[in-house]
Amino acid sequence: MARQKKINEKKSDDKRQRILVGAIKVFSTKGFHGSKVSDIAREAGVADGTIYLYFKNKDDILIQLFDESLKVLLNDMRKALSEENDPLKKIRVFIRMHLDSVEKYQSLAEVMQLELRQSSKFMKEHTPKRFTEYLNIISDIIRRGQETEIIRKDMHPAMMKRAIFGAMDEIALGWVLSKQRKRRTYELAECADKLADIFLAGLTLPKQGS
Amino acid sequence: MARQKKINEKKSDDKRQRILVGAIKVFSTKGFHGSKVSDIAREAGVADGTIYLYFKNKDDILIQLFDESLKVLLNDMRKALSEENDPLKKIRVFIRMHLDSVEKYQSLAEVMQLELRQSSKFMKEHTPKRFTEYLNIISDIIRRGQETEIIRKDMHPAMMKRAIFGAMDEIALGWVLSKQRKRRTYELAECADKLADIFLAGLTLPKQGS
Amino acid sequence: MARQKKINEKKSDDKRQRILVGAIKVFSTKGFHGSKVSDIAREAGVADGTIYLYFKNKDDILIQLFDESLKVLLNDMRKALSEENDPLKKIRVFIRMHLDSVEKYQSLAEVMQLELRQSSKFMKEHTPKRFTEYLNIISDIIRRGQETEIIRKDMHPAMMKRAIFGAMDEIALGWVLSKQRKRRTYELAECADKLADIFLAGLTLPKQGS
Amino acid sequence: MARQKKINEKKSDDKRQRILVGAIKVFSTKGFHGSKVSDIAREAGVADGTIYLYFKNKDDILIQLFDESLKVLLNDMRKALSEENDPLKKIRVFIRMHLDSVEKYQSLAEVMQLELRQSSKFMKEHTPKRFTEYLNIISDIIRRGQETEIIRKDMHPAMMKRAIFGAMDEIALGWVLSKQRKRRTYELAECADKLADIFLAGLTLPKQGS
DNA sequence: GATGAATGAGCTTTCATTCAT
DNA sequence: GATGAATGAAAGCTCATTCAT
Repeated sequence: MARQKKINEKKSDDKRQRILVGAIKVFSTKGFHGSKVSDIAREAGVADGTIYLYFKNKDDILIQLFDESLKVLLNDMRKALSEENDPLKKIRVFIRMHLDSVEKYQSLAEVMQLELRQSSKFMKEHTPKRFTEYLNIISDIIRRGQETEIIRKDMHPAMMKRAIFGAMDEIALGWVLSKQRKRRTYELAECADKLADIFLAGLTLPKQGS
Repeated sequence: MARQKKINEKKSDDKRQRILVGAIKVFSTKGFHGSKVSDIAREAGVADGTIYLYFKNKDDILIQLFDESLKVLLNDMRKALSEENDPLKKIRVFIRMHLDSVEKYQSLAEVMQLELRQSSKFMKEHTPKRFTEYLNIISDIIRRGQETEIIRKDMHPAMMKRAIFGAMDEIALGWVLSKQRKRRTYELAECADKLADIFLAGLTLPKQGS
Repeated sequence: MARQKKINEKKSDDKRQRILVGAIKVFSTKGFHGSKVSDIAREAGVADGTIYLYFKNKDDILIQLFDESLKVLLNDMRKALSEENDPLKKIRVFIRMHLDSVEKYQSLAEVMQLELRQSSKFMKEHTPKRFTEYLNIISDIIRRGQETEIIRKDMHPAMMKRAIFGAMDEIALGWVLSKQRKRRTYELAECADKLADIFLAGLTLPKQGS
Repeated sequence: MARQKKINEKKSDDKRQRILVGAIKVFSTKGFHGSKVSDIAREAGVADGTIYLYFKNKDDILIQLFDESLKVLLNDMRKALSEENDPLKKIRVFIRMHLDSVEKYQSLAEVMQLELRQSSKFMKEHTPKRFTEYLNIISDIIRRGQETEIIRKDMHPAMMKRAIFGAMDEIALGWVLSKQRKRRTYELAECADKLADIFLAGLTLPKQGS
């Protein structure tokens, strides 16, 4: 019976997966509001109703898509960070890895950048736990750095996590849009290092020129 | 002068204004997609149809709201910046002023942060000229600073404008959300200075420890 | 004062006329339902509201247009018919004149053929008196012809007026449509005579071959 | 056989049929423009949205209703005509059958007579193939008759098909309207024969008295 | 579990008509 | 009489979601 169940799980998981993959394609092509549930169903090769066996509603597809992606990213990120001890180096790794992922999963990134916020309930009611976790990796690093006197203590970690994420995110948005407009002015890999330079300089040195 | 102004103020402009003000209130309460055109009409004290004398459609209300607000902000910003010569100081002024505005026009900021991107056509087809202008203020300052050897030359202005704006924007978003959840961890005024510290340190000093 | 009034009447009649002429143009271009009252107003060079000083509503424009045209046609028709005594010749004159008018006032005829029936109240509630009058010219001729033993007595005049009018009307419709499609298979002038041949043969001879 | 039929009858076809029947009733009562889609849905016992599974839009209901009816009429007509060889007799059969159908399907005829042309796209863009076919039956008969020297060769078949159809159609209209006004002056069955007399006399004899 | 036909609430937008000026 | 800004009722259509099979 256990075996039976496992087989079924696999089957269903396959459907769930196909729906998510279909959703990425459809959302990135038509946008969230422009996509019909039946579009996703067709793309995934399932019936409309089937989607509701795996997802609560249309919003939920986007949310789970986001969550799922973050799960992978969180894993990768934690593994990569565990190989580094220096808080400053960790920050550099974080930034580099985040922007690498954007480049690697372009369609997905487009959806995240452009469509995610269109899910009405997303930002307000449902800031997903995992997103908070993801941001908190940054604040944790900073807090650790402050404890070991490596990072300026007057920088509020909750503020810094947003500053760093916001900078990356907006750069990623610019990159995604510039791709759609076929005019690209900067490459993400290069940005990652420069951006890390900026923040590391700012976080370590209490001196400023103005 | 008051009289002069009154003459210039067409009756129609009054209605248009009332609709925009009503829209801010309604959007910030119910969200863009949750707001019906008739809600805005009621709030503004006009008939549904009247809205379509001044706006092409519901999206257009949001877009014009954004545009209008940016017009004011751009003006104020330019005036403030013209009193400063040092590129570094200009950046500090920019950041401070931006976050001050968020604090000053909370409802409007909420709409900008949470609802603007939900207008399907906004980010993709209609990145408004004025928004580009606004961002370009930053890149112009940086370019000037690079010419006068005050700012690191290896920092791409197009990237930096997004990094700075993104950091501010995400901090503002966190602030807006924390207000809605009634848990506030940082104040914007303080953030502005810290954030400026970070970027100025990063933009001036090519040295970094890792 | 009488003179004063006459001048005013002229002025107003001019406006009324301009509205009617504008309506012909607009209706024949966009169709009745596709035409906005404001389109007609613009075409006529008057304000929207002005139209309601001369017409009860949009339907009324079409109805009066129809009525007005019929008034002219009725006049012309009666004059032409009065010069003829023979009922059979009168019928020939009637058919010829009707189709001539269609050719002469093409835009108007298009409106009559294609748009008139779209006025919801037209066919049902408001078969205009003058239209009845117009049709009755035919039945009167027939009745007269029957009294003078020239026309078969077993042909119901009420039926014949519709048969003759329907034949003419459908031929006109075909002609109007063929013009719009730029493929014309027959000319109206020729039709008129052939059609008269048909009906005169049928009305005079009780014999038939099958 | 009954069972066979039941199997062939898809559930969907049943719904489609109910909508069409409901539409006849609603259109003939309230007129095309006076009917709301939801009226038809209620009459058919389906949801509003269901209608859009079977019809493109409101216009399409009318068009398909027309087309469907013509399909039946065309079939019956062709069968009836195939039993007749003489072109003149065929014409008589055609007229009789057409007017019989009007009498038999009164509600449907009312819709055809009064509402069909109100579908904005009907007459202009979408003269249905089948209607052309229907009219062409007449012109074909005439052409055949001309080839066998039974019918006058100077009568343009394209004109005659419209003349005959127009006469029938207008007589039918008068009959439908007279029913609504409860004053009936002629019966269709009688008209059919008289009308055939007229046209046959006119088509066979080139002699006329005026 | 899977299906997809059916549902029906919901909303933007149009435009004939009015009426204060 | 003339204007045209303002009105607001009215309805077609979409599409996320359900549920009988």
